[in-house]
Amino acid sequence: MKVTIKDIAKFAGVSTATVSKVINHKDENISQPTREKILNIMKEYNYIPNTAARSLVTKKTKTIGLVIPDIRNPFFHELARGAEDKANEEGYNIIFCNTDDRIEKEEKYVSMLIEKMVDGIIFTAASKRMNEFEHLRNNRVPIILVDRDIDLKDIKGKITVDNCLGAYEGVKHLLSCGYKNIIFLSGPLSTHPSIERLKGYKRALEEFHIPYKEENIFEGTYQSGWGYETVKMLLKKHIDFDALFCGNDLIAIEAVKALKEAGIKVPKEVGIVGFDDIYMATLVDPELTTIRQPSYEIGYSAVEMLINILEKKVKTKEKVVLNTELIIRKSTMHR
Amino acid sequence: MKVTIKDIAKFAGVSTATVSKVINHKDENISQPTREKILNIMKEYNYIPNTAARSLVTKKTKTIGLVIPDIRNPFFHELARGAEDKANEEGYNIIFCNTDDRIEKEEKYVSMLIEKMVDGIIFTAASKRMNEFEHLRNNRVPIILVDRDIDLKDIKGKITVDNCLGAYEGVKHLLSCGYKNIIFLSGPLSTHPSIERLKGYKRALEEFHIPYKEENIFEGTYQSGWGYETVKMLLKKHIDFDALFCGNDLIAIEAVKALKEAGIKVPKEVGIVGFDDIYMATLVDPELTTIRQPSYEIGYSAVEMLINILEKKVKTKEKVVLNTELIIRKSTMHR
DNA sequence: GTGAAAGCGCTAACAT
DNA sequence: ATGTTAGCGCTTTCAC
Repeated sequence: MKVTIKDIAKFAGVSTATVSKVINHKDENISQPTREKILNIMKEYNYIPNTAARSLVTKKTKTIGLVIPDIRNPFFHELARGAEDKANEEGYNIIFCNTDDRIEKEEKYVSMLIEKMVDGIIFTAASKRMNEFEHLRNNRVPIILVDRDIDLKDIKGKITVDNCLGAYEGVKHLLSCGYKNIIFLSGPLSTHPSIERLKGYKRALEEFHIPYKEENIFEGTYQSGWGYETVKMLLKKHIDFDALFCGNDLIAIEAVKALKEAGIKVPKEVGIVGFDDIYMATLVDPELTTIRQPSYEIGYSAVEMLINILEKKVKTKEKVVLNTELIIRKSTMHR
Repeated sequence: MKVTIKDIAKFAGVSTATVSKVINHKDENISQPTREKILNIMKEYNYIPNTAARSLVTKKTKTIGLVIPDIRNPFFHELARGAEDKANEEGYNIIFCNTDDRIEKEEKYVSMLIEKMVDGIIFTAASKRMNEFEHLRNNRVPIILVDRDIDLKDIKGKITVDNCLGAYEGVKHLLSCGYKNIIFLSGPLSTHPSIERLKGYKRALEEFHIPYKEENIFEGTYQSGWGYETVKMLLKKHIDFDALFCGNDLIAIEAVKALKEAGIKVPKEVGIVGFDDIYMATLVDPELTTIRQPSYEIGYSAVEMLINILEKKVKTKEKVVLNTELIIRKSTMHR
């Protein structure tokens, strides 16, 4: 039999109210002997309070929903770990959900999370269509947007990165190195960060007075395999380029592989810049020049922001933009 | 104001019992008009049932705890994704927890999960010391062990892989290729899979009549950096070897890097076998020969097994051992 | 310093 | 075919 607060109260010879007070550390007015007796009995009977019952009255669950495209994506598992670490520090748990950027899954998950009465949601939204989100209507669950900056009502905060600036710096670096014909192997352009990165790409070209060519943009996916196949195709079609600006490090790593297989030297013949700075960027040959994103910090800060809102400790800014950083390694060189 | 079942009942002019029945599809005895009226009103008012209240009476939460060392480890995020996919299929959610293989964190998390009344826990336990797990005493939450096969009472199931056999095949492959002096760059030997892999390593040596040497075993961690540093050290100390059997692919990839930097050719001078077959194994140069583990399936099957137990649909085996597979690529060669 | 009691939103016998 | 009612285990106000 599960032991409840009633049992503890009975064994301790006090009321459940008193036990409840010591459980929740609202025990300023409880005498030391009583407190101790209760604590001992709780330990003795291995008492574990029932959160569902508590939540029913407090309207708080101490759990947070994390809705991301795919935990297997290095960017997102770093983010997830950052979020979980902060949540754990504050006594919260995290329910994670993989949407694969599909709206139906997003809707289903958000609505499940609201049913479960999560205290808040950290959300990477697939696209702008989110505005039609029915479930958010009568709902008071605060949502923090991460990674993608989308206009969605009822959003309580946003944590992003300046993707445009990051991309701009990456492409500018390529240009300064002397690469001239830069292909952008982009992630899905339905997605906010990719759009911003494209802007940054254009801005850098402009600054260097290099005409922008639509045919240098290839829209792909963050699924494994796309980068490799695309570069193979480029080569086969004899499309001309001397540099690749990649939507993420995975694409970049795959690009390097395809190039190497074709006997093309990186960075001598083709320069490559990735995005994210995942751990692997450092382990491939040549080590990847990339735009670092503070993925762990994004998750960590998002939970921090959420908890600040929930516990009203501090007034928080509703929008935080973290910095990207150009990390120059061996896949680019001055020439 | 949040709308409750009472409100719906009132607006529909029926009792809460009736509403409850249609919510839970126990509505065989509800007339079609009533059912429809209720459904419409629920939609109209955007009614979302409160799971805490429901859980309090049903003792079920439709949520599962997932306790793993670190979501950033490729093996575990594949596993996590498999678990989440299956959970989602069945209408469950997953709370994930990172223990970093630390017992205190394991205990804290398990106890949080029990408080939250999760229906079950998928657990990668750090070590045998788990036997002293206090919190499991008065507890009826079913636990499925994954990855590590530990004797822990109250375990309802186990999903593992034959690490001994996997390692045996890997080392045997090395031996058959003609490599003779194989160093084992092991993960933490406090951990079940590492111990088993060591056994497999020994068994293969034995079969080839090669004496086992303790000094060929290096115990490390799965933290990034260890493999690289260790190989650097091996080289510096002029320790002799012509093959490396690695505790996981990360170690193997780092080893390749260290070797390359020293101008040592893989697989010509040194053969390398990894473990796990993470996606990156295929992207490094040379592509990694490795022992594949079905990490996604482990997670998926674990949730499947758990739900079978919870919903008593099928009698399940209490222990499942999935297969490893030797994947021969380019980091080993016959010579 | 401690307790009585109401109620959180829902489900599930049991009635009707 | 539908309603009545008694909890589930806890917190919280108010009274003592």
